[in-house]
Amino acid sequence: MTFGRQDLGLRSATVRRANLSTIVRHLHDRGPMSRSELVVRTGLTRSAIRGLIGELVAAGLVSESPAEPVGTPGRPSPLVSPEPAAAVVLVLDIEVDSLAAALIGLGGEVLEHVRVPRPRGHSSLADVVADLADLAGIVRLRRPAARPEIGIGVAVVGVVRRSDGLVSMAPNLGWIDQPLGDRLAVALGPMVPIHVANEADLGALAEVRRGAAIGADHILFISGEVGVGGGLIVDDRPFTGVAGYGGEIGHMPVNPDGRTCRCGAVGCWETEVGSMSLLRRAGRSPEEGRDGVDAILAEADAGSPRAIQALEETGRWLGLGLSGLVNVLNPRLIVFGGLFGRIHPYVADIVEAELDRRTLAAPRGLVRIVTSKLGAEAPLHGAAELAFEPVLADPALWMGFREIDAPEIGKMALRRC
Amino acid sequence: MTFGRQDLGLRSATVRRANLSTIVRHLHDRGPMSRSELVVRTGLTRSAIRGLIGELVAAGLVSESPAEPVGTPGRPSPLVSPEPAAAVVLVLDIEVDSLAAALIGLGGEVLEHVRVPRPRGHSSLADVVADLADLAGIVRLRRPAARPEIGIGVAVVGVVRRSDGLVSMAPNLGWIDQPLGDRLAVALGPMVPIHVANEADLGALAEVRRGAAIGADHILFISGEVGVGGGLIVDDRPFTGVAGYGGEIGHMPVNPDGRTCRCGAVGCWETEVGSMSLLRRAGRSPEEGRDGVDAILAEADAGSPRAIQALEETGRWLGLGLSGLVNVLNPRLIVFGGLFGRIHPYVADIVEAELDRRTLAAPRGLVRIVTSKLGAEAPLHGAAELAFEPVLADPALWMGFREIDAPEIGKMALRRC
DNA sequence: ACACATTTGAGCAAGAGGAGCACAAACCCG
DNA sequence: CGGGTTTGTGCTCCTCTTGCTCAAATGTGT
Repeated sequence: MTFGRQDLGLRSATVRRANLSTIVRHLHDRGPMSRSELVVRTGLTRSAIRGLIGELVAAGLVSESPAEPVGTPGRPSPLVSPEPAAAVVLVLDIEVDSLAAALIGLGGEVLEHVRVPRPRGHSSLADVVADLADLAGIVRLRRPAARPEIGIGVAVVGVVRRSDGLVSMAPNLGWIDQPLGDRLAVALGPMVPIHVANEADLGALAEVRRGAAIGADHILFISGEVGVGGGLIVDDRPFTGVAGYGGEIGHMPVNPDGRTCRCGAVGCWETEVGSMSLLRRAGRSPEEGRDGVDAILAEADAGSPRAIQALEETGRWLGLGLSGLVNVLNPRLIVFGGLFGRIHPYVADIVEAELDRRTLAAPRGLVRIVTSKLGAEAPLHGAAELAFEPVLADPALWMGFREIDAPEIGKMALRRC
Repeated sequence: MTFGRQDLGLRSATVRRANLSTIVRHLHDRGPMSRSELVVRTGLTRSAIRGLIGELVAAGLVSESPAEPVGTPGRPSPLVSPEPAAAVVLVLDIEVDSLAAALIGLGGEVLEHVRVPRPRGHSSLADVVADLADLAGIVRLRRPAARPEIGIGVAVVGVVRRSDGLVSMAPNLGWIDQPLGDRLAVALGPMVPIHVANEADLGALAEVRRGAAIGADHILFISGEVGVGGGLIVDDRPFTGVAGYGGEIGHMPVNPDGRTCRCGAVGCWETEVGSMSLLRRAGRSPEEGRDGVDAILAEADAGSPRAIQALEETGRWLGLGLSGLVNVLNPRLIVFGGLFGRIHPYVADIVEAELDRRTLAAPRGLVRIVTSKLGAEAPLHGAAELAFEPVLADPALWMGFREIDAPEIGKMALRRC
């Protein structure tokens, strides 16, 4: 069942726009493919494809290479490739213990990339923005842009309002209601649209487009270090909630008798499955962070009962919380990122067993768990996808035809952000 | 941000189809409106609207009344109304303690309706199907159809696979893996498409289209009696999970030390907020059902401390579970249906207080709770919306033009059900 | 009562974009 | 080297929306 709501009427021009979008999106998502492959995938006729590709080539968004013989009978079809330099986005990533910046081209190619460690603990908004501006300066210097960037994407470990990039809460940074989006816009040049989003939401997007969940229509990405975040993709659409605040799975109440969470509530899931609880269970200081977790995994490899037990206990809580999410969301795939990606091999059996015990048979039978493929760089790729979205949704806007017409514009203004 | 994924190309005919759909949907959702109002709402030109309306009138799907003077200057615009008899759906509802059937016309008008009590407890699939067939016979007899029904919608208290109407689990009926959809198709005549869905999912749809949540873009409908179900609507699209199994919020684990649930797991939310726990807390037999709950409410009105305490305790667990859902889903509106609708006035303060304590500030600030408007008939209306969806999505198919073209058909087959 | 402004429907020509067909080009195979 | 196959090219046709002009129906002001 479709339920393709649309209040506004379509016009003829919309068709061309949508078809351009379809082609660019295919190339961006799945890489270079032959013209005839595009015909098959889009269902458009050869004539239509030809016209559209021609326009895209003229605008420089894609390029055609002269056709390579493939061994099958018939005239070979030229290869159409996205042109990375034609549309470049700047992406930034604010993680618990690192900051990163990158330039990513159309098609997802990482043109430049730099990541620096960040001291754990609180830092002011101004400091972080300054550091990010420096990183952005570095990657921009390394690769002077032929064309101006078409957008900026930012991933941050925190609860973010999509509309303006206000960080409502980021315990790892010590932030409450910090206007990250606005400050970054000033620091980086306010010329291009800037999109700020939660790191787990973007991780989910990245895994679906270029990672462990390619082609999956309905995935739950869970990612954690100290805190726990989740990202949901349904029908290839990020599920962000009404303001972008969705996906805070770390703050599901799972244990009324549990510990007090950083958010103030008691018994949140992240108090049982975050890195601190694992470290505590293994008899370590909760402040040891990532290195401490690695040490636990090494101990478990060596057969330490305490480490193994700590991992098992964490696995049980992991499975318990996941069972609730599976019952509520009925996803096809769960992708373990961050901390969970690292401990996955150690806790997989326990998690699956717990899911078997607690999840309804119907959704249980459909869901699989896999480890993140993009790892620590997932949010960066997701941020790129976010920043690319306007080009993918309407390539015509970036091809020189900036004509304006009424209903479509209204639609865009309504739905964008 | 749109993220309007579409793999397939559009063709010119799609535009007309989409525009017809837009118009019919507006009329179905919001009732009769003037032609000029349609111009404004759809953004289409007068010429386009004229042509489309003309076609719809010719096909009998809508009708035009001669224009009523409204007191403003200018030529008055004729009123366009959906024609209820032009498209009729049969809807069925299997509830804990009742069965219902109805005929509903385009625009949502209830043409016929009958509801009969159902003895609590288990009944065989065959019995229920036979009873429903009888009810369907009654409403069909009362109103001999001018045109054949365009679809059948079925709401059921249970976990349902959307694709074929298999009821994976329905504790109230004692069903496991019962092929409700197939059997109903046989019993009712297999000529029209039959759509089976969970009662809470359909309640959500109904409240959004015609109830307490009209116009809300992102709502969570929670409904319960013995069990607890949830329905989610995002951007006017029902969120059903990958197979329709989503929304089973009653089986989120909230209390590791709690009771064993009917699903076999321990500490599911419905063991704390279902009617049984309320009855138990009030010192009654958990089997008393709806009448027992009404008695508790009467006692609370009369000032009984035990009844009030029982309601408060239930309210606390209600708020606790909701806080998790709000953190994960970030909805704009929560609609209380069924049991929760009835106890809402008694538990509202406690629930809100609990939400304040446990929900992240950002999503908390955006969410409101309201009581269901459609009450017990919500699932029936939702089932109608489900059954109407094909007509709304592509009125042309129901207007005599049954021409087939390749990519669109592929798309429909893919996405439908 | 009458002229005028305003809003809207009607009808028609124009423009845009995809579909479909015929033909040519490029490849494999024997 | 010729036949079969696949695909690009170029053209016309068809569909659908748009834009414009004119007419119709109403309220307003003198």
